[in-house]
Amino acid sequence: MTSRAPRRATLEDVARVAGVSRSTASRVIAGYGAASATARDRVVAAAVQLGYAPDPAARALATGAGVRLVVAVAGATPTVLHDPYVDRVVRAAAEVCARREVGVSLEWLPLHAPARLGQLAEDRGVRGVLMVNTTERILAAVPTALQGRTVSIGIGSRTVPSFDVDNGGAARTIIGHLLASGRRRIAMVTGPAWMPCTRRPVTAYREVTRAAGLPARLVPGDFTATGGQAAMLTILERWPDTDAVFANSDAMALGALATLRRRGIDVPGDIAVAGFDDVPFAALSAPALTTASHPVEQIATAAAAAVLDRAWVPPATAYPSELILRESA
Amino acid sequence: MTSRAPRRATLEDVARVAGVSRSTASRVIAGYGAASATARDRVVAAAVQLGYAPDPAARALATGAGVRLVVAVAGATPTVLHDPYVDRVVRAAAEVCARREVGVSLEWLPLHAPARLGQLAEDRGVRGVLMVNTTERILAAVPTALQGRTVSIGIGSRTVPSFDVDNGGAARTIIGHLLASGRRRIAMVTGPAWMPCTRRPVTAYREVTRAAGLPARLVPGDFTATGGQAAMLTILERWPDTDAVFANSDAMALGALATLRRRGIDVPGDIAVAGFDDVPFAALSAPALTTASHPVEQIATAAAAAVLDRAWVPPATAYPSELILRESA
DNA sequence: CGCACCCCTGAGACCGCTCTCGGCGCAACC
DNA sequence: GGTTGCGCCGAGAGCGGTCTCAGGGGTGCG
Repeated sequence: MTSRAPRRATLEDVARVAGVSRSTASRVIAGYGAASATARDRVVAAAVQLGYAPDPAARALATGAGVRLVVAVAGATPTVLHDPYVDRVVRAAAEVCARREVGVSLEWLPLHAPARLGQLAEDRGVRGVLMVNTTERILAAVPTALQGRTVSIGIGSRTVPSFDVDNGGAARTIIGHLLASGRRRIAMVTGPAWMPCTRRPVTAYREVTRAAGLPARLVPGDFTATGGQAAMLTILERWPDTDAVFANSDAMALGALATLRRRGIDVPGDIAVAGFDDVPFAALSAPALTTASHPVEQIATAAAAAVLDRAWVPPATAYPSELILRESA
Repeated sequence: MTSRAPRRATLEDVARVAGVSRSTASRVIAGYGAASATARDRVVAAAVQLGYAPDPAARALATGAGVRLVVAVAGATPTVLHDPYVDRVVRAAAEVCARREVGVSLEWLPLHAPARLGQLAEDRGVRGVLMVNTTERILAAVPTALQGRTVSIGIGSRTVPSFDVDNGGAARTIIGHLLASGRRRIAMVTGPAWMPCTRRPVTAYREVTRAAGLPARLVPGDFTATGGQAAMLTILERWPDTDAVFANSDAMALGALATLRRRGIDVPGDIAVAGFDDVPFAALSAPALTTASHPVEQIATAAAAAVLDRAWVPPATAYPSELILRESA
C-alpha cells in the first residue's frame, strides 16, 4: 500500500464517498438547489468524514465572486493608512473575513482620483469594498459594478450603506457635560474640514453653544496628537479666557493636554479637556481623559459582514457612543 | 453596435489580440517559459491595450498557491488579537499583500493546540503564514506542508525564519542609560513568562545589573497598561527604595507612570521610568516617556514579503532599535 | 545534402467548483 | 390508464488560468 501524498479531499471525493454525483454534492454543500434528505445526509456525512472544505479559489473562479475584501481609506496622501483608527477597522474586518475564507487588503483611495474605484470594480479579485473616511464626491464615483458590495464607515449614500458612530450625539453629550459643569467659554478642536465626519460634531457644537448663548470657537485639527498640540496653542493665543476644550479625537485631546501641561495650566482647574474615541491611553494620561466611547470594532465588524453576506442593511446605521467621565473634565 | 457588458479582459482575449496562443500569452505574462522577443512585445502590448490583469483566483486554482496570507497570533486566549502590536503587523502585511493581489486574514493560534496549524496547512486558501508571538513548542509543530511558506515575527526555528527587533540590545541600551544617569536600584517589568520575546530583555537586564553589582528586581507584566499599573504597585511594595523602572513595553510604562502619579511620586525625580516600543502617545505622557523604538512595520513588511515571494531569507534577522530620550528617564 | 538539435509555439489536459439543462421516477389528476 | 407536473438527480459546460507535450522551422555540423 503506497501512501501517496495526502491530497486534500475535493468535492469529487465527497461525491464518490456519498455515492452521489458531484452536482448533488455541490448543491448540498453550497446549499443552492434542492436535495433529498437522504442525499443531504450522505453528503454531509462524507464531507465530515473526509474533512472536506471547499477551495475558496475554485469557488471564486466559478461564481465570479472575488476572493478578498478591500478596505479603502480615502485621503489626500497615503499616510492616511497610518492611523490607529484604520488599524482597528482592518483588524475587525480581517477577523470577520477569516471565518469566511476571505482575505483583506488595504488601499489608499486618493481623494481626487476616484479612478481607482473603477479599477477595483474591474478587479476580479475583489469581493467587496469597505470605504473609510470617504467623501460625497468619492461616494458618488462608486461604479455600478461595485454597488451592492460596497459599504462605508462614515457617511453613506443612496447606493452605499453607511455604518457610523453617532458622533453628533456624542458631541452633544460631551458639550452638554461641559456646560453642566459650569464651563462657558468652550472651544472645539475639529477634524480636517474635508472629512465629512467632522460635520456632525461641529454642527452639534454650534447648536448647543448657540442655544446657550455662547460664541463658537472652532479650530481645525488633523486627528493627530501633534495637531492637537498646535490647535491648543492657537486656542490659547486667540481666546485666552477659554475654560474648556472639546477635541474631536482622543489623540488631539492628549496633544492639547501636553500643551497645557507644558504651559503650566491646570486641567481641569483652569481648563477642562474632553476627547472622543476612548483609546486605551485615555485612561492613563495626566489627568485621565474624559471622553466618549467609539465602538469601531463593532462598527467595522458589522460593515464587513454586510458586504460579505450581501445582506440587506439599513442605509445608515448610527452606533451609540457613551460618555466616559474621568478627571480632565 | 450592441454594447454588451464590458467583460473584463481574459488571457484568451490578450492572446487573440496579440495573435498568439493562450499558452504563449501565459508564458510571457507569468514569465516561466521561453518566448521570442516579437511574441513578448505583441503580448505585452495587447495586455496593456486591454488593461489585462490576471485573475488571482484562477491563477491560485491552477498553481495550487493559496489566495491569502494568514497572520497567526499565538496566545492563551483569543484576546491576544486585540493588541495594538498585532494591529501594526496586520496593517503592514495587508499593505504588502495588496500589491500582490493577496488578502490577509487574522487568526488566533491557541497556545496549546497546534492542531490549528495542521488545518492551515491543508487549507488550499492559505498562501503562507506569518506567526506572531510564537513559542518553541508551536514552532516545532509547524507541519512540513507549511515549511518554506511560514515566517515568524519573534523567535524562529530551523524551519521557520525569524524577523524580530533586537530587543536584547534595546534593553541593554536602556538599562545602560539608567545606570549612566546614576540609578542603582533598577526594577524591570517584563512580559508574560510564556512569551519568548521576554527572554532576551530579561537576560540583558540580568547581565547588565549583575555586572554593575546590583540585585535583580523582576516583576512580570502582560504588556498592557493595567498590567503596568499593577506591576508598579508590586514594585513599590516589595522594593520601596527603587529609583528606576524599565518596563518592556510603553503600554506598561505608561501604566506605571499613572500609578506613580497617583501616588504622588515624582518622575524622574524620585523614580525614572523607561519603556519600549515608542508608541505615539509615549511623547505625550506626563512626563514624556523615554523609550526605545520598535520598527514593527518594517519588520512585518519584510516578513510578509518573504513569505509571499518565497525568497530565501536569513534564518534570523534582528532589526535595530534606537534609544529615544525624553523626560521620564 | 542529410541529420540532429534547439528554440519557439499551439493544442489541450487540468485545477476544483458552480450551475444550467434535460431526464427520470413518482404522485396526482382527469 | 394516460397525461401532466413536480421533485430530484446526473451530465457536462464553463470560470481563467498553468503547464506538459508534441511538433515545426531554423541552424550547425558531418
